[in-house]
Amino acid sequence: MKKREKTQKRMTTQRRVILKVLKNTDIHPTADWVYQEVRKELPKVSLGTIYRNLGTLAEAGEILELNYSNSQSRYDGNPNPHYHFRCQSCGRVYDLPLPYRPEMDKEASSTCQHKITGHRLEFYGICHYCRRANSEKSQ
Amino acid sequence: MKKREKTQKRMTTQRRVILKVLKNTDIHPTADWVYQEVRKELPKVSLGTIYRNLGTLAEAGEILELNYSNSQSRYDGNPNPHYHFRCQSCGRVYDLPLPYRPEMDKEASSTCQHKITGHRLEFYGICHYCRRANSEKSQ
DNA sequence: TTAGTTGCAAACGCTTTGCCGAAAA
DNA sequence: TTTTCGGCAAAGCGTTTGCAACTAA
Repeated sequence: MKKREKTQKRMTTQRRVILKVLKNTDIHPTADWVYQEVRKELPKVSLGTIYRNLGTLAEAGEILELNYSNSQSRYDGNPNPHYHFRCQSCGRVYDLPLPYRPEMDKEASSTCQHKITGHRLEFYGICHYCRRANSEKSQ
Repeated sequence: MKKREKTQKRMTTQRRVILKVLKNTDIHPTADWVYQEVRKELPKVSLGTIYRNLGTLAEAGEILELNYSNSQSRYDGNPNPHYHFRCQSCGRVYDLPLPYRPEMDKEASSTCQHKITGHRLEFYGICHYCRRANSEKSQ
C-alpha cells in the first residue's frame, strides 16, 4: 500500500530513446549496452541518465529490471511477468515460452504468514549458443 | 558433473567458525553479518577472509549463495535446493516449506534448446514482521 | 514560470585482489 | 618443508548522487 509518487514524470528525448532501444531488442541488455546504443542516437547522453531512466521506467512498470545475480542488472522491455533462462557460461538471458503461474503465489501463501505478491523464477544452465561453441572447441 | 578443483582445501579455524555460524542461523545473513558474528570469536578476522571462505564453501556445495538482487549477497547454511521468500520492505529472507520441483526443469527444457540444469524460485512481498509493524504504525 | 531532467564527475557500497607472513598437512 | 591461507589495505566495478544548467509542460 505504498503511496504513489507525487512528482510527475516528463517524457524527455532521452527517456523516449532509451525506451525505444529496449522495446526493440530481446537480448535483455545491461545498462551499459543500452548506453552504447542510445549514444549512437544521442552522443552526449550520460550513463547516469541511462540508470536514472531505467529506474524510472521500471518503477512505472514499463520495463522489468532483472537483477538476479549480484553482478550487473539486465533490463527487459516486456513488463509482463514471464520466466527466463540465464546461461552460466556467457551470462545471456533468454525468454522462455512457459505460462506464468500466479497460482504458485497462493500455494506459497498457504505455507506461511507473509503477504506474497509475486515470484521470480529463473532457469539456468548452458545456452544453445555456448553448447555449440563448446562442442566445436573440443573437436 | 563439474571436475573437482585440483587444489585441496584446508580446514582452517576461520573456515570452521564461518561454517558453524552459518549452520546455526536461519536468517540467511549477509557477509557482513557473518563477519560481525565471527569477530566475536576471532577478533582479528578480516572481511576478505569471510568473502573468500564463503566463496570456497559455496563452490564446495556446503552452503548456498543467494545472490538474487544486485545489492548484497546472502548465504544459506542449508545447501539443499529449496525456495525462499524475500521481504521487499526489510530485505529479510525466509525459507518456504514448499517441495522442490525438479520436474519444472524438464518442462522448461522441452520449450527450448538450452541445456537446463536447475532453477531458482523466489517469492516476494511483505513479511509477517513488517506487516505487523505497518499496521501498528497506522493506528 | 517552475519543477523535473540532464551531463558531468565524484562518491558509494559491496566484493575482489595483491602481497607477504602464518599455519595446515 | 611445502603449499594453501589469512590479515591488511588498496583496487575494482556497477550504480548512485550532488550540482548547476537546461527544458518539458
